[in-house]
Amino acid sequence: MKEAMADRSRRRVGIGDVAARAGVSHATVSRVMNGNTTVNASIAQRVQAAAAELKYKPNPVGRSLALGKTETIGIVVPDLSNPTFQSILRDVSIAAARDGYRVLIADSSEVSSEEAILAGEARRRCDGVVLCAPRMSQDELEELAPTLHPLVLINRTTELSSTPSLVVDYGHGIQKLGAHLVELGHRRIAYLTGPERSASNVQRLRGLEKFVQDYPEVELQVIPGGNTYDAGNEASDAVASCGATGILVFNDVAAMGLLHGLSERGIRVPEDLSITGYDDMPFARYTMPGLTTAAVPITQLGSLAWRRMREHITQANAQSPTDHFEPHLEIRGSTAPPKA
Amino acid sequence: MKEAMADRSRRRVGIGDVAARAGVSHATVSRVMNGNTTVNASIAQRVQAAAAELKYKPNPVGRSLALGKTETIGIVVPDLSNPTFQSILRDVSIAAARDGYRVLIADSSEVSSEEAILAGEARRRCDGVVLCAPRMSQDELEELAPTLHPLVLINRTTELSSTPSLVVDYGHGIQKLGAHLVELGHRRIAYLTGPERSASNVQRLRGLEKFVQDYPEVELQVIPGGNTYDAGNEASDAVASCGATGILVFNDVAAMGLLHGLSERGIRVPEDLSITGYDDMPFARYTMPGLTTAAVPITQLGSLAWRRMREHITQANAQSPTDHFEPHLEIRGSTAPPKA
DNA sequence: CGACTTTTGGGAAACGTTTTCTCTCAATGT
DNA sequence: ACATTGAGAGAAAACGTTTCCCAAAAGTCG
Repeated sequence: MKEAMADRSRRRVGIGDVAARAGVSHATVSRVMNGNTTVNASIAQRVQAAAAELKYKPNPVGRSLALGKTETIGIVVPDLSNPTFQSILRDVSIAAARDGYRVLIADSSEVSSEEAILAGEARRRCDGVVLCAPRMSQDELEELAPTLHPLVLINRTTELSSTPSLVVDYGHGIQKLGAHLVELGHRRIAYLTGPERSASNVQRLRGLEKFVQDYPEVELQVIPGGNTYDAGNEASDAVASCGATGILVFNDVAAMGLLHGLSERGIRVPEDLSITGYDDMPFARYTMPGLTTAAVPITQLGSLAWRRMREHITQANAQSPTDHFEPHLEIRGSTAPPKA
Repeated sequence: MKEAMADRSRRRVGIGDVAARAGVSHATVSRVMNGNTTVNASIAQRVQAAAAELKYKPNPVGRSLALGKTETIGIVVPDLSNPTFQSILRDVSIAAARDGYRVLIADSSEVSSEEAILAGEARRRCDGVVLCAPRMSQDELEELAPTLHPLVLINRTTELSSTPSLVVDYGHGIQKLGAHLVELGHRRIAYLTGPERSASNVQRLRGLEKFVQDYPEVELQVIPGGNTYDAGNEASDAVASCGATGILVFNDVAAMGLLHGLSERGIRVPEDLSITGYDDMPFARYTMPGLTTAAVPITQLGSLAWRRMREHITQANAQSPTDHFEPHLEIRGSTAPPKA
């Protein structure tokens, strides 16, 4: 009760205020706030009471400074309007929240040169960073990775054995979709690409190379596309005139745009043309017709990403093999045997 | 160069390291790092060089402690899987990033009792909080608001004149949609609701009360729905059998689910039934048929939210009138005159 | 050339915690 | 009765910055 009145003007109540109120030292207050048992029960109670009366809550930044950790992780994504990254963000966020961690977001707006900067900044404020499908080159990534250490990569890998990676096997998934079309009888197939800098796009292209080796009878062409509704829609003419009977689209979003464009042009799906998407986004079953797609188990991915992050935060030298996620076919109404 | 070698073992380089390297004091280093001009050019250069060689970057948490600000804002949303909140999050995030601020996210998972806690936590770590469509009661909100001070509310308002609010006039928007149906000749209309706790749902209901007053000839019924694809889809039977010729759906997401369900039941849109959505989400023009909807200017909303936040962060006693956003009709293929 | 400003940069306090030391005091054992 | 231990609480250092306050050096003016 020494000088508690003096700093009534002070903005926020600090540990000192409750110490004064309870007639103990800063140290003791800190101890009871952290559940340290080496403090006399009656004093502890007095401190609790004082804290409650003053509505004292420890200042996290003071705490972070002393503890050297922020209980926050950063996540950097190329584009927050992309449903895939939205899902990942969400799943990582709720997994982290379950363990009392928060997430700080950074959107690089698909400009790869921003990624390193954002990631570095995020790392300095957070206990770790998850780098989501970075667009930067492999060299840049290799250089950046060690500086970020508690780092988990999604859809990219690195030489560094200390950074866990979670990769979806996009190549394999698109092979499955292609095989599905072949089984239905399609021989002329086109791939409508995603963004050029996207690693998952090149994985699909790789998978398709393998695909044409396995099925030499198919004739595959590649049409430039994108990963947005508009991009899919705008590709309608190119798709309509390409002569293929089955179209593998980069993802469900572009596929939905394409579906609409085709319908406007009087092309029926799946009667005239079979379409596949990718990712099995929530809306994929509700397009018309429902999209045949490759489902990637995205909620597992988010929570596993957090699990790996936590391992590396708690034990500095944890090692993780890279985790693989296998997409599985989800067959719906947008694919059928070709016309004739 | 005194004892620079001594702490090679130290983890991260601090201001002291570069001070030692440049042969100046902490204070001077701090000054040059912050672009303070009161330091001799040659010394400044020496410090810059030392900082560069050591790759020194100021520790943000030390900085935050000294400065009393984190250059971070928190945003709490009821559900990150909801496209509306995803958009807001994204737009706020990029607006804030332009001014060098970051955003910390918190997802309350639609449980209203979590909101106050999450918001309080976020506020302690951040310079301000944006509370997005909180589900809590008005009383709780009034009580919470003053404790969060740099606070901006989205889709809710408060008595407190110091907290800016951004509200979309959902009531007015749905009246416009209803009027559109009436003009087309519809008399029996149904509203497929959103989540009960959603303030924007009750605003729509209020708007509809007004709507039936303005158009006494219409017969309006209310059907319980939701804000997800699945909820819309599951309402298909109820909608099909309700006898209405025009359906106002809570939002585009549910409307898309409904569209699919109706199609499966052989009900044609808009020939047999007119459907409207709400929000003009990116995919709304690509459903089949394209959704007539009420567009809310969501990117303006996000950036204005940030602008208001910035005002209140920089000037403690800023006042803002609440900002209103007027949805406008976006007429597409899902509405047409009723059959007979 | 001396007194009086103005730069300029260092020392130390401040931000709000946690934690290591250290000290006191009581209890226990011999 | 005395030394030894142990528990419990306070003082102070630490975390990494910024900034206030001074002192010294340098410049200005009469």
